[in-house]
Amino acid sequence: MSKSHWISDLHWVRSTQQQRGHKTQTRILEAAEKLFSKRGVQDTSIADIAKEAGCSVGGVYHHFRDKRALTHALLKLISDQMIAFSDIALSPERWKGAKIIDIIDGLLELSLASHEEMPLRKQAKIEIMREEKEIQSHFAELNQKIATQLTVLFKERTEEITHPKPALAIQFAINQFQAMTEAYLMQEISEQTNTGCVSAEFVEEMKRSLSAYMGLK
Amino acid sequence: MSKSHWISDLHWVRSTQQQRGHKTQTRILEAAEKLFSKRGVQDTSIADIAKEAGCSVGGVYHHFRDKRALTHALLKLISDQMIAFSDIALSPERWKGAKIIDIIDGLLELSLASHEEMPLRKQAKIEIMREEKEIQSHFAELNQKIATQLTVLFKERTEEITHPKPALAIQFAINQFQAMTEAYLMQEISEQTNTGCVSAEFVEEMKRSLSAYMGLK
DNA sequence: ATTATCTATAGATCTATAGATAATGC
DNA sequence: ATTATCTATAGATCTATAGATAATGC
Repeated sequence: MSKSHWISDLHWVRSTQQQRGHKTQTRILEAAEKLFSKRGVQDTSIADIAKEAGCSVGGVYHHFRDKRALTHALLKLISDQMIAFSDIALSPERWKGAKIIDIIDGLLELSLASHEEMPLRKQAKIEIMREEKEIQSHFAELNQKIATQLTVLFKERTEEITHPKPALAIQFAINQFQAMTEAYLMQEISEQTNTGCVSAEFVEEMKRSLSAYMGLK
Repeated sequence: MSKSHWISDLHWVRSTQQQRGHKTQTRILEAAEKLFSKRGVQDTSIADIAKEAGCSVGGVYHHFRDKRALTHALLKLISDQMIAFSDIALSPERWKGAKIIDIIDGLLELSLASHEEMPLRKQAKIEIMREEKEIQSHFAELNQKIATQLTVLFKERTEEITHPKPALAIQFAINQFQAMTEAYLMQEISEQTNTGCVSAEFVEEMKRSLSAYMGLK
């Protein structure tokens, strides 16, 4: 059970002894995710969470020492999911024999599908990140790790790239991939800036763009 | 003096009658921009702003009916600057005789330079946007307007584009331009995720990428 | 005479705790 | 006997106002 530096003993979560308690804890976390993603952390009071979870304020404090502990617990859930996702999705074995364009295509599909599954999660993450500098750097490190894994996959396929500076091209292409996917998902979430791109169209144009930029054979 | 729908009489700003008052009002707005951009709106109390501006809490309330009025006043400053910027930067006359790639190059330089001038402004805007849905849609509309102006410039130059669907290419390229520039500036602000791209390098690769994607002659 | 500023504080809201009651499972 | 839950509330923090004082400029 590895504990990151930002999950200190200062913010514990009670370990449940009864089924009833475990279920309540889960309900509280789900309620927090829902409300945080909708209104942000600060605009959500413990009373709101208790109400949504169907328990009392005291009940929340039985399970989580304070609001910060609850926030960190939810954060850990999200962080662990991201790590699991990237370890599966970016393992070199998974992409054995694949071309760069296949990897891009596959990752886009995976990212969009993963977002469909838990549409609140991304927004909840963003809201929680706002709370503390330490959390921000934790996710910055995580993104860096993911970028590095992706770099490895692309570097193994350097001979496909005709861009004059392949290393720079890989770095820029990955930034582009992350920024564009992020922007697309954010637009999906808000649904107000509908730029009209449907999912399949977005995937097509992303592939075309990255392929053209790197100059893939 | 055009008033957008989100600046109603409900949130007034006192019109100053004395030089002294005008200066204080400006100092309060500057203090708010600084503190909002650093800690966010909710983590900044009126007392914090008063202290930073060198006046009292009552002083702040003399100039702005409530915190919301102050926030909206700052918002209007930022919004007006954006409109002025886009009207100058995106006017068809400015780019008479220019190629698409020249426009991209010029706009990137302008955007980066504008950010250098007021490095807090972008972050302050983001923090203020978080406060109200109405403000978010206001800026969504503004971005839409800017995207439309840019679309006009590109559409006039459709014959440069060899992408099979020029209209789609223009739309996607503009999204890409906005998302990547946004991401680059955000990275400049936080300074922690230093992906190592310096300004000149970023501009070069952006031009290469958009040019390759649209298939510019 | 009007405008601008200050100090002190009422009122609202939220977090976190204390102390009591109910449910679980050895 | 322990774990889980509830209700009621103390304590902290912040917004906004009231009422007094100081500065400005006609």
